[in-house]
Amino acid sequence: MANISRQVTISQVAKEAGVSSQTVSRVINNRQEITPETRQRVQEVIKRLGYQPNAIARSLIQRRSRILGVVTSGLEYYGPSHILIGVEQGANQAGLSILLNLIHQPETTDIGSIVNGLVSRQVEGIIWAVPEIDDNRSWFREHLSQLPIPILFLSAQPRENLNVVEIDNHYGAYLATQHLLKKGYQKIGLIAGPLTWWAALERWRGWQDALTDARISFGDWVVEGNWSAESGEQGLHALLEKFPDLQAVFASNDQMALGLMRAARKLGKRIPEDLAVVGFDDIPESAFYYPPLTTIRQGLYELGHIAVQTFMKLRQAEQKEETTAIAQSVMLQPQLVVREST
Amino acid sequence: MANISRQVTISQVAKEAGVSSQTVSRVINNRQEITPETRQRVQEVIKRLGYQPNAIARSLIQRRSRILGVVTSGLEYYGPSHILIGVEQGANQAGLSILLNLIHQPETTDIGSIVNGLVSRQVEGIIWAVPEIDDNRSWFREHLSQLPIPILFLSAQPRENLNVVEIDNHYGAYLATQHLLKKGYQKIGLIAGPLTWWAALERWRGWQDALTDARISFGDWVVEGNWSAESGEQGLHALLEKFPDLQAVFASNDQMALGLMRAARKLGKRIPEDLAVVGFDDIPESAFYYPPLTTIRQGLYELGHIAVQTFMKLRQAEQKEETTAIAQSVMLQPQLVVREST
DNA sequence: GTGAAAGCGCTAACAC
DNA sequence: GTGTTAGCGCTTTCAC
Repeated sequence: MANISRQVTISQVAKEAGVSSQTVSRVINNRQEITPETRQRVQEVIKRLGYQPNAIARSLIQRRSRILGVVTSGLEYYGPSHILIGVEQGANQAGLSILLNLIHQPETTDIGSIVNGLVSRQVEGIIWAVPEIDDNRSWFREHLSQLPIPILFLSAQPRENLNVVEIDNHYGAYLATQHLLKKGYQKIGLIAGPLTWWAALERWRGWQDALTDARISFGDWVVEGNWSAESGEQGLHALLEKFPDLQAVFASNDQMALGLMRAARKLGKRIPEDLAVVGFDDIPESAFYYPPLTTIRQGLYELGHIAVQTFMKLRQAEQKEETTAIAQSVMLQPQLVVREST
Repeated sequence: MANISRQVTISQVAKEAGVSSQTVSRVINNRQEITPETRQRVQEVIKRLGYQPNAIARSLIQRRSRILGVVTSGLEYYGPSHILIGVEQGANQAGLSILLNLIHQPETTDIGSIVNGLVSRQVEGIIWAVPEIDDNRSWFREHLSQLPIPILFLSAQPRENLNVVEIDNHYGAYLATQHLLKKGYQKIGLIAGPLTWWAALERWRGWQDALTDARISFGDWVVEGNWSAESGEQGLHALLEKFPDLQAVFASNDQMALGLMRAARKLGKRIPEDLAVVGFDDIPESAFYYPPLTTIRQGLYELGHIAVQTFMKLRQAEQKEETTAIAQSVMLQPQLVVREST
């Protein structure tokens, strides 16, 4: 059937059907001003020749690519990959295709060339899902206002006039720490993610605020990890060295929690009796850790969906009024998942 | 600086620089037949106006989109996400952009509409990285020959006239089982992936062949899981019920191995003393499991790179001779990683 | 309801 | 070296 052939064009279809190419165009765009007979005849020829409209030619004249640029990083990890899935699904529903760019060194990559590459491909907008690390987004400060298309940031520090959609990391960490406090633990350490990361910093603040609100002085019961299980393992050793009477730890992600639980076990500590642990992410395996991990669940698919929806809003607003739309900002709340590690 | 503006076209640059648009075209394409002075002048105007060539217009006339379609599925999992990273990196190096399509139900999705969508967007080729499940690729049997662009299959059953790049799953499973045999275990069970999956079937065959080669009759020491840790847990129970004297298990992926180790521990079995375990994948966490997991490592980034390289070969071949190139087939060998679970 | 003409932004082919 | 002409495949505009 759908005979996909090499180079059937609209005018070939037109000739074959004995109509003008304009009429064919009307048929493939489902315009109403056409006799049923003509439509039928044209559709037959389309099917017979396996004609497929050339989306590139279409984009050129319509000045609309229906393509969304997505830039992300760390697709190996739970967060970014799940966000991408959500974004892709959302884009699909909105009739957009996705042009994907992966960044391998989020600290140092040349943002300009990536953004320009996407702009030159005429994407209608960019979803920037690269974690904010140090000042790796500085390029945007100078250039954002000159971009002809909207950019939406995920997992980034909210700023004025920026479109940001993100998980409330501060609240999630607050939840985790509060849970430990409610369980009666007082000496609660933190194994943080790299504090150059905005998200890690927010989680650090959440832990800190929960302790402050409970009138507990926390000193520097903090060790900085790098998100890996290994760094969680080392993190626990470092914490225990400074604070031998540690009762509980909040790890900034599940992998570090895994590593720290392993280290605890090696030291003969039982979990949660001797040491309670909370993670962050709720990766699927965490329910199968030993013991199953209490953690914070984020709505990452949802984040992706909302990102695309927000982009659609921006696009519509831009089309209507010629003025640039007001910056959108969305914050999603994570939730606590209690298991046996606390 | 790089003033990215809304709608600067080549002819605006030309007018501004007092040359023809052809000359500007020559400059942006780095042609040699241009006076240094002209080039300089044009480049200045380009920079000043923030001109960015319109890749869509370029694609239209050159009939070359420099876009590669990538279709994949299960990006939540280790394999697919790592393959995608490899593909993206490879594509980048080759100057190709990636149009990404994710499939959410690999068993039932309408392949035709996805492929036609990509073809209509004028992608130059498609990398099909959806796992082969049941006969979910049947669409291609009828339509492949009519496609105007090359398709490359990853993780698929090799067939004649098909471009396939894949990991040798049979060999990996053989390695794993052989390792257990060498360690002296004889009663070796298998927790397989869903046997509708080609890859799971191959691993099953590898396990079987290793046992056969060692002249061990294996009966049906097999339980079918669904790749999840939970199914590994249940799988062990099912195996032990049938074969209480089970000595070792090869799990078709690391997650199932994790689940089964958890189940073993609950039953009071020590690993590896009472039960040895080998997984498949070598996900980063498996070194931190309890105990660290012996497993099979696949070169997934490499797979992605090689896929793109293979595509480039196909494209070149197609350009030179007008005939379609001979089908390419590449098979990569995985390796054994020994840890403490055996 | 249908067709003819023009043009989206760019480059290939040929002049000079 | 540089400019002119034509046209990629499609849709928009305006006839009829």
